[in-house]
Amino acid sequence: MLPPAFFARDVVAVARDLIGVGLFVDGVGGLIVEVEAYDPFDPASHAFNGPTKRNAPMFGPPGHAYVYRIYGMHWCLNFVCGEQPGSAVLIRALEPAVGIETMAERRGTGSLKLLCSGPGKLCQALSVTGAQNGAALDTPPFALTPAPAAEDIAVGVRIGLTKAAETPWRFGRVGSPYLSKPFR
DNA sequence: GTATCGATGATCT
DNA sequence: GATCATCGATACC
Repeated sequence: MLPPAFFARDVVAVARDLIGVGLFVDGVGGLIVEVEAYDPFDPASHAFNGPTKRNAPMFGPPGHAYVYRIYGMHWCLNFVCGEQPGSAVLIRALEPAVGIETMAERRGTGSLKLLCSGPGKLCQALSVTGAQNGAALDTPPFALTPAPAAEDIAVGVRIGLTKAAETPWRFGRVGSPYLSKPFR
């Protein structure tokens, strides 16, 4: 398990270090291959305009989940990070490892590449919903395991943003077939 | 491989 | 009333 101190560091450093980390919910999940960082001074962040009802977990202690609904139909999972309140890392893609049958059933596809290759997809595959909002990441149903080896990290601009679209805070495993989108 | 579009509803101004 | 940290289908290259 990753200790709370892992998350209580600069959010961009944590984002980089999350590549290769194992993420499991009730034993189902895989290795993180793509993330994005958001800090409170970032116009694209939900925390930019200060605390609201929705973003409350971002201003709580690091090492907890921030789960929100986007476009009225998908869930997105973030890890609350940083030394200062209001920072988080969006988990964008996993390499499926454990519970592939379960994930395939929840996603309605047999294609490995379509199970967790996007923030909304991996939440559906791991059954992450608002029920996990604010939950600690070092207690069930969550389980996080350290990256087995040093990773070759790709860097790029974040996806789907209209604000701060040029900030290069998207990180991923070089060459992974399980990314939401290739790095350029 | 990339581009565009519609679905769909909570959140915030 | 506008805005989305998305997905899947379709079209095209």
